[in-house]
Amino acid sequence: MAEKTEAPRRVALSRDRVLRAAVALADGAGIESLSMRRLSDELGVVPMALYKHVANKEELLDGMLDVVVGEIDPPVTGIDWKSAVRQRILSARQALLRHPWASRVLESRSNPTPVLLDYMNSMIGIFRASGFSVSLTHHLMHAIGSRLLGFTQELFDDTRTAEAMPAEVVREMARRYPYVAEIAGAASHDGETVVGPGCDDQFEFEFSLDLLLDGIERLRLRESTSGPRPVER
Amino acid sequence: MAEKTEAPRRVALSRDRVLRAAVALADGAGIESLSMRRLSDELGVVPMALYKHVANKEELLDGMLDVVVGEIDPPVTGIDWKSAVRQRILSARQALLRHPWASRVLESRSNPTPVLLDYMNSMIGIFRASGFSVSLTHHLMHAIGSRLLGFTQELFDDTRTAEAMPAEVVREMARRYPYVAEIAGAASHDGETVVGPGCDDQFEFEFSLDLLLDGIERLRLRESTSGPRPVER
DNA sequence: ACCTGAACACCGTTCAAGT
DNA sequence: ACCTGAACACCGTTCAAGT
Repeated sequence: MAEKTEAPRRVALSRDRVLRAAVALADGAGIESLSMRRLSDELGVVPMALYKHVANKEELLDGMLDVVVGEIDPPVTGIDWKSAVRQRILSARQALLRHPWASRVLESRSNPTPVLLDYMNSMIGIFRASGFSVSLTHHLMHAIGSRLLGFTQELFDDTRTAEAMPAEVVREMARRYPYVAEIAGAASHDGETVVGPGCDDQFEFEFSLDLLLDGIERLRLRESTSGPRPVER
Repeated sequence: MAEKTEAPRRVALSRDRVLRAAVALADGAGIESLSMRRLSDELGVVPMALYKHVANKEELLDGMLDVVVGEIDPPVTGIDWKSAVRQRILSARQALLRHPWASRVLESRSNPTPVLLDYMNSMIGIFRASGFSVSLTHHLMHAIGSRLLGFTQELFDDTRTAEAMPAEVVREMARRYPYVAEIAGAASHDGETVVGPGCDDQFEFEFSLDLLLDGIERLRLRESTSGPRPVER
């Protein structure tokens, strides 16, 4: 008898294929569209089939993040710590930009996967190998925070805020929140309201990153020219 | 006839009462337990009754955040910008610590509420009133990022990671991720693995905040002693 | 032993029927 | 005009029945 022609002959499922399909689905349709049921549809299998390759949805999300972290370039060796850290973080940022859902999912995780631990470990290693003390390195890791993985938590998206708003609303906004409007690039003069272009995210990211790295460099110089700070713990 | 005694005589619902109950529920049972249905149960009303006070769940979450932001102290006036910013951010941190779900919910919001815009506006105002240029202030706001509201996105929680783990697992972790273990306070010597205390979050927060504020101060001094930087946009 | 359809215990929200 | 029970269109996951 003829087989069903709808799904002509499916390649056997595998954890890898499940994860790839999940990443593709989240990239294309958005993370809110990623459900076990929808994903199984996409793969032409019954929902329960997924549970042979991932224990539950949490593990699926962990696996998806591992795919993204896997796209980050390995650290360049033989250069100064600042360049090495900077380059790697900017590479991480590229990976995160390719998968806009990843930063939000990352934030929702409770325990790091081995892949993420490897990434953190090699990042910390750059500092330690350059002579940073354990405790200073610890503090730095907290200070760099989510930037380590190439993203910053923006409190709100100021790039496209004003675009879709009627001029009247923009004017009212500028009146109630003059400083916000100024920063957002909405210059108000002669009663006329002009909405400037959204800001350059890449520039802002590098500005902030360099502000931190410069501060860190200063701390390292201080640490290496004097004893440990009294504040050490 | 006797009334039902289960819910003796409910106070009329109001937006305020709905929001307070939602905050209390999220505080007590966790944000994952907050559903429209569960919340209506808690208030002794039918789920649909909530929809007269909030348009949908998104608006409920926005309202809950407004409650939290409302707990942040107003800015202290008459002191230098650095102290003013520092104090306000530390006050925001206290509010966020009282409502552990708030930072995560905040990150999921797409558009800021008027209450949040007011907060941002007054924060920006501190910088502008102290002579920071519009563009430098813009960059700073990006650099301070989520710290403005008193939290940092921790990539993973290193305070309680090692506590619940069997000694064997800790030892294996220390072998595979030596730098991470070092930072996490797990010192390995003589084959013995000792797990140190979790780090002091308040110290780490202030360390990072001061690293940024010191960097910002240096930028301001540079800005005020020379013309605008070539990199301005 | 393996696979999976149906079911369970939930969601947020719509809507028509009831008062 | 107001209110709300039932329904809709979903979830993630369990489990027992089928092969």
